[in-house]
Amino acid sequence: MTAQQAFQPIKQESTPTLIANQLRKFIANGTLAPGSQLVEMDIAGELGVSRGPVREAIQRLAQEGLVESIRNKGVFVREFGPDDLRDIYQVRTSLEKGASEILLAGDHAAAGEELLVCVERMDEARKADDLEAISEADLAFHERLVALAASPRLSRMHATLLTETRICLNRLEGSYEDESARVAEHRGIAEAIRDGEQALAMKRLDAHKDDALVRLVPAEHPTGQAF
Amino acid sequence: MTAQQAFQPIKQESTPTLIANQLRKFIANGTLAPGSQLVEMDIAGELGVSRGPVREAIQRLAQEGLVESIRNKGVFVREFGPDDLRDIYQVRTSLEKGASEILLAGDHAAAGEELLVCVERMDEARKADDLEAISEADLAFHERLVALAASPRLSRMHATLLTETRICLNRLEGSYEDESARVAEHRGIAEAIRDGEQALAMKRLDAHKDDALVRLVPAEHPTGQAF
DNA sequence: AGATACAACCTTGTCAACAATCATAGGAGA
DNA sequence: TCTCCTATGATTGTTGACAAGGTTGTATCT
Repeated sequence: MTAQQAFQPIKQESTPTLIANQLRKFIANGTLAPGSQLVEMDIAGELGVSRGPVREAIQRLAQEGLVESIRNKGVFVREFGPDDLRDIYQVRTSLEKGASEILLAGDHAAAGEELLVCVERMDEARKADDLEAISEADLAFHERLVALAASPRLSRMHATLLTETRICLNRLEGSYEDESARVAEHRGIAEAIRDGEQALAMKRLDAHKDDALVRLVPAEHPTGQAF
Repeated sequence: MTAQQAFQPIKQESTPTLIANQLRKFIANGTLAPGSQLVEMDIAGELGVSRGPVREAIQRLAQEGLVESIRNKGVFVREFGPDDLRDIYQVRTSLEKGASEILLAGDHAAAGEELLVCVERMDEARKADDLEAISEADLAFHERLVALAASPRLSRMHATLLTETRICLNRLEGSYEDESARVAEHRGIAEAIRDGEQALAMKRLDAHKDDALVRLVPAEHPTGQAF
């Protein structure tokens, strides 16, 4: 061991946390399909643990809204409808506006520059024609926007909505016809924040939300079709 | 049994739900003091149940942010500091602004009238010199504002913050020097919504938040003093 | 007196078993 | 054939016991 190396304190994650993280991933990527039941015994058997921590993990997901727990009946992966999608994006935008206001009240130039770095990453993914990376860079932009506000509650709530957003995006097909429009929208938001233009930032966040909803909500069945 | 009476379906609340509700109340009213440890065995003994459902109830409160769960060490009633109070009010205001925008985009006149009913209740409590009722009517106004937006996620998130707000208010002494100013602030918000004045409503919600923080955050220790 | 090691105690984390609930299938009776 | 009742199976909800981790107290050594 040299002077530059040192042992690091061990931080062991709890079993329910590890299980919840796996379940969250499987729900988001569709391995656990909408409407399907999460059976404690089955999951416990596959993971080689008892039902207790599985139960705990599942209850966490229920509280996050990713699954629906019905007493004495079971736990089911939640299905989303167009109303859910609207709600998710609506509330996300409220939180992102709140974060933007905090940034605008502080060093908005530095915040804007940092968000523009996220936009560049998004642009690189666009140039590489990597749709999955674009989508993830898109969400990373929003996550960073809220994280920069340094508000624990905003970040926690926003994280829940981002998970739900990922689930919806994985289940739907919508995308931008031209990915450079997507990049431009994010750049517009970052620039408004950098330049301290509050009203413009708010307006662009709203427009970004409206644009996403037009793309994602199936036009022929605006109130139907769970996914 | 007459024609107007009928048996109602029985909806049995789960044991963890009942326990969590009790614990939430005791945390809010100070029976369970900030920093104190929630011991599963003790609570289970007092309630005459096993540790399992107590554990589940406690994990719910942890996810709501009312208690802090440290692996292998225990669960402690969360202490709040001035930063927490600012965060709570900041995020609440973001959610309330989001709700207001939804109301303003719909039948804002009806929504405003309904909020004014809440204001009248608050005024009645002021006339009765009942400080506790004023405080509860105040929170009821905000709850109603968000409920009227009919956004499940807004309501769920806002409810968590209202619980936290109650806890902070119970632990702090601040109040309005003149309760009629408090009533007037709420009336101002309701009227702006009723009249469809978005910018004014946003401005008034911000001012309401700033006013509350001035009253509640101890001026001599803006960054200290957990409660 | 201070530091170290070990034992005891308290509490959390997990496990396996039993109790309770719900849904389904099969059999009996009208 | 249809309806009702009972049994069975699957799963959830809870319990009590054991395993694991952390803290405190006591004894011993320097």
